[in-house]
Amino acid sequence: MTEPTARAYHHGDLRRTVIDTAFEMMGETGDWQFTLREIARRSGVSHAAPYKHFPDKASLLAELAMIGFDRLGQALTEAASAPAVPRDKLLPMSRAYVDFGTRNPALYRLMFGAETSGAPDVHLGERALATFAIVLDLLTLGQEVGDFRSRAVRDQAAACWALFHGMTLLAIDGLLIPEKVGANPLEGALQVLLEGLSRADTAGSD
Amino acid sequence: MTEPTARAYHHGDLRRTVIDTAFEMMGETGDWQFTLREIARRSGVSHAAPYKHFPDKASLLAELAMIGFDRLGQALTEAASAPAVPRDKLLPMSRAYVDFGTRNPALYRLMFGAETSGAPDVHLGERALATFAIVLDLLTLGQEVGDFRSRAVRDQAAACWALFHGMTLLAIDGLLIPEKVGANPLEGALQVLLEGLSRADTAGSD
DNA sequence: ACCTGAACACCGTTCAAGT
DNA sequence: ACCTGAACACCGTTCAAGT
Repeated sequence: MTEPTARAYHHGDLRRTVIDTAFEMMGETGDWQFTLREIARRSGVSHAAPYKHFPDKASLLAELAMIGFDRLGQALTEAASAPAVPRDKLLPMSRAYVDFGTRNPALYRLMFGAETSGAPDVHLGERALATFAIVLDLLTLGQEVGDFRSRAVRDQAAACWALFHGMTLLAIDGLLIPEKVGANPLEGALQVLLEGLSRADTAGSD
Repeated sequence: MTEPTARAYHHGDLRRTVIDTAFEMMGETGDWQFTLREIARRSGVSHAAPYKHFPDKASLLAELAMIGFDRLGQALTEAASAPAVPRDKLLPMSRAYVDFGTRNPALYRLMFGAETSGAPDVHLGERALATFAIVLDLLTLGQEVGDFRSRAVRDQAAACWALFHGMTLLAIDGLLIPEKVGANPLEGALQVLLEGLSRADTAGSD
């Protein structure tokens, strides 16, 4: 009864419980239509209790999105850490990006959804841009080393990010149907992008 | 009192009125959080009336999304109709795509949102893929004429669509901040893509 | 055929009290 | 400091009636 960590559930760590439950329900339904009341129910507290930790549902969603950006950034830097040269980092990073999205469709959508994009939270925008920064850094390094064509890095980064983002969402939406789009649109599109980034003399053979 | 077209409002064309009002409210709020009851209110009918024309809110949303895909397809073919050669068509088409999205942010998000993607309506998927088909046709033609590099057209089309989609959504979300991403990420990213599509000998100078 | 009014179950959110 | 119970306003959706 005197242990501080014990029975941290129905008492104490409600905030974390709410967040965990929210993730759980997003995984179940594929969206963030979950209700705060249901979260309270599952957490074994009254429906008013969560309001002691989050002013409203929107701010809970914002919190989830921020966690999402952190996780995405982590996945990207991890994927890019192994290969030695920038050119070899790009593909794994791309795959890690799309993977993250398709594995967490609801979370990924939420991260870029209207509900959070207009949020007063400046953090959100900052964290989203941190993703961009990771790609930017890789490309900058790649140009220095001579892996990539010389041109405005920010343009290249914008192209990469947009392509990742687009592929991920199309994949989540199930619009990349093999019969129409090819067996592996992911790899195909990345190849096209790589050809746009690579220096002419290092471009893949026809 | 006997005119058939007169006072087509509170009677008669409720279905169209509901759709129009929905578009109107999407434009106002930037999302599709509008309520059916409010639509009924604005249309001057009881809150139960819209249910005679749409089984539920989801099916109204699906209808809106389908209209959106039609309009997008129209905008794309229009933009590509003027230039003579495929290579000159791609850029205008790209701009038309992003333009459509940034001008109708709520609609564009809805078209690819979870609410409509999982819809039982097969039309939706079909119409979305029609967008892909337009890009595909352009690239096919471009390869035949020799404007674009020879490689799986579907991969190129996937890359294009993903890039358009991604740029559009990033733009809508306000994530393309000039200081971070460059003055004109749109054009920059498209340039990078074009370099990936163009044949080596026609590629722009460094 | 198309619309109305009342009714149901359920939310998000608030607030005065409880421990 | 943290949680509960009742209460408010508002939804989506249904249905028996109205015209």
